[in-house]
Amino acid sequence: MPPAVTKRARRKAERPSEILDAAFEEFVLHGYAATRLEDVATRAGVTKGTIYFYFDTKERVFEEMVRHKSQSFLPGLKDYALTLRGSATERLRGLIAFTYGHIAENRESREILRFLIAEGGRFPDLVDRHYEEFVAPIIDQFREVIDQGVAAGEFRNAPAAGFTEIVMSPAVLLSLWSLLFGTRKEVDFVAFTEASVDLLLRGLAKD
Amino acid sequence: MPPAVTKRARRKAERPSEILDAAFEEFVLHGYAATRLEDVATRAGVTKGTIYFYFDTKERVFEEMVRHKSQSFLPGLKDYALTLRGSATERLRGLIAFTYGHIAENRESREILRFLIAEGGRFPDLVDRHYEEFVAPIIDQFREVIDQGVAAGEFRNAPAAGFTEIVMSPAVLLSLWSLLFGTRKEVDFVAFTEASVDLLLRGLAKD
Amino acid sequence: MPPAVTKRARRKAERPSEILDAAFEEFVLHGYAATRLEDVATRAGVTKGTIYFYFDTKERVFEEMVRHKSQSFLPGLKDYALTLRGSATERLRGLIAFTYGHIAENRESREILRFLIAEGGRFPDLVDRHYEEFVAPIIDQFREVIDQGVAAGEFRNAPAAGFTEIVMSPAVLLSLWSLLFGTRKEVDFVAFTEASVDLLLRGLAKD
Amino acid sequence: MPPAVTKRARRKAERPSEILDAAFEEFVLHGYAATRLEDVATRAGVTKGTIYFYFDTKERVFEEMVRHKSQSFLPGLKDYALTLRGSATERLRGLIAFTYGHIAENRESREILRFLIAEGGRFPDLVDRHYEEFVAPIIDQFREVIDQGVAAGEFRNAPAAGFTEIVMSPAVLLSLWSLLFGTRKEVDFVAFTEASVDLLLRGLAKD
DNA sequence: GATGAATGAGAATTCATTCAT
DNA sequence: TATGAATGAATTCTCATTCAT
Repeated sequence: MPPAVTKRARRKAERPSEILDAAFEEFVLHGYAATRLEDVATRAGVTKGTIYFYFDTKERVFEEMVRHKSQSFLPGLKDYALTLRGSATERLRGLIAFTYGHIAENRESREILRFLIAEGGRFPDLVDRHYEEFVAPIIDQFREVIDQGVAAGEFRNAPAAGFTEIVMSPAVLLSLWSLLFGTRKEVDFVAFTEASVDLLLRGLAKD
Repeated sequence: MPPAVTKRARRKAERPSEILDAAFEEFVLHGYAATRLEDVATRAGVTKGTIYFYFDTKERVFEEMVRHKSQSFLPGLKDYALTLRGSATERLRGLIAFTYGHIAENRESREILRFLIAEGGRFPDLVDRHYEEFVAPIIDQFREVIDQGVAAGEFRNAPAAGFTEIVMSPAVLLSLWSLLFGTRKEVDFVAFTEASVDLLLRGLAKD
Repeated sequence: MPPAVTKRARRKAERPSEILDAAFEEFVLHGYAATRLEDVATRAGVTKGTIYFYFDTKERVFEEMVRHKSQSFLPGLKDYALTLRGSATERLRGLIAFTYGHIAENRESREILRFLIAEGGRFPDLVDRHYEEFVAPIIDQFREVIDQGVAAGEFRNAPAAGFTEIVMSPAVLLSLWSLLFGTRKEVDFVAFTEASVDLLLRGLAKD
Repeated sequence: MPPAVTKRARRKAERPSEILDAAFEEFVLHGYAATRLEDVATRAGVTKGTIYFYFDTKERVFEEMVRHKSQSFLPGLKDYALTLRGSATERLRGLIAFTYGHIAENRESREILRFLIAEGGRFPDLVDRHYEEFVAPIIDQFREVIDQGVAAGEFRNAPAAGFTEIVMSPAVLLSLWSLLFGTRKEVDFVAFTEASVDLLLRGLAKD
């Protein structure tokens, strides 16, 4: 018989992630340097000492938090990509819709971007790891579809095919826009995405 | 005889801008919170007290620094726009080349963007002012050319014409790329710009 | 077995009052503004940080210190008043002796007066609270005895009966004298009190 | 012909006293330590440097200010005393009325008292000088009249005759009251003085 | 495991004082 | 005489980190 997982034990197992969730909120609110671990602890419902039981330093808390919050996108993308059917154009359109939705509208994703930009100088490893685990796979996914489209004669062999990042740039812009202006300057996300897709597909199209 | 500008007076007049230049470098190096005004002072060749003679608080130093460093682009853009000749396509190409060069390659411009992303929550007025004085005029400049191209029948009336920001998004991506990876992942700026221009102009072109 | 009060716990419970005692001495020595919390800490045998663990600001330390040091007189007065016997004259004499002894000779009481005079502008609430908790009850105590004396026909209904504060004024003068001249100009406290009592009682006496 | 005193020269001669007047107001407002010489300068319509031209240090400014503001009472008292006529009782009553009016109601006199209490520890010479020049002469004036009253058989040889300060104590109390409570607890000055005089004269009277 | 009292290095800010002009 | 830019010592307050319980 497996040992009963008591509530206490369960909570214990969840502590680190509760702390990281709380840390995320506080770091979002105040930035890395201005965040007090004391506030993180309070928000997580523990005390300062407990944080130090799980994490060595404030830097470590920050790093782990970024990792913790970065893990949600990738699996979803891969699964989604497998469901794509139809022409390269249709598949690219699907990919864009999915990715834009995540990059531009997902709050956590957006704030992680802010952290990386703001504190990247202090945490270069974090940035590089993020690139490997998050950015590169997305780019690869796009590149694959585009290459297939070129091979299939749907897309012209545009120079942009060698800079797949360009395809993601409107989403990044949207994300930045949101980081900068919050709710002060709202953008019509759907219309913006539509316009971007239209421009990109026309730009890639043969003829 | 013109009144002799004494060495002391000359230095005095330059002090604030010397301090702001030093502040820029320190803020780039360490970020807002981790920058010590003492280091700014040392870099500027003065003492802490002198900074406080010219600026009330560290926040003020930061704000003034951002303003100080933001003033270089606009006049150049307007002047350049006046020299543009040829078709809307040619003019748009020129505008993109000029703007991308500034946004993506100019170090100060790029670091200002980092400051706004990182500290925008603390300085929303700064962000909004930056939008008014810096972002909006650029967008307007692009919109004007695109509208003319549409009116002249060179460009189709793409939905992207209503979201001129999209045209700038590859430049913003480049800028961010540089902020994130510094010299660790270099991008061929010229080729990237070429690819973007190609994609955009094809995307906008009639037919 | 009673729960052992550990050394640590005991010390912890006493910390705030140890800090306030130390603060009192330092504030007496240098005044509010010129007192360094660092010195208070050293005197209390702790470090700066500890003070801030218990008190938010220097102002708070000052306020709490005044409260802490103001609490000793009142209970004694009430108890003492209950032991008074004899004619109103005798009881008034007893009250005066007791009160003068406290106001004029008690060092803490005297220095609190100095603090209130010196820093009252910055801490009006402190002054008002002191009045309610300290001054008013004393005045009431005197008023009661005087009124009884008037009712009993021992005292004439002098206008001073309506300004009981007058009865305390020699004690306040003594207190001030001590604050101003310290040991440089000693006053014979007993003789002074005797003279005051003599003057007051003669002034109040019927006929 | 005497040299015309130009406005500039006249102003120059008045500078130190203008500075001391301004210093008085600032010291009243903030206390010694919290007063900024910069604010004194602004109030006096000069700059910081000018203050240092006339006074060596902030301490000197404070000391000179106290002297400057202490000089107004004495001559008036002596002149007034010379006009007193009638019985010792009448003369004492007159003296009390005059002195109380000054001590208790004169703002400058009252604030000087506050300065001496608050900063006496730092400026003992100032306190002693104030005693010699201000307090002692007043006491002497009272003692003279009281002694004359005793000699003339109007007053009994009360022990209080040896502590003339007692006679001034109600005035000091009033002054302190005002320092502590400002306008928050007003006292009927005339009635209070009447009650004090009544009590004192009855206390001193023969029979 | 968890707590929270205690530490102490560190940073922003203030302001009396100086001195070149 | 007067100015005001510049200095730098001093002080409050913060907070990551430690560790006895």
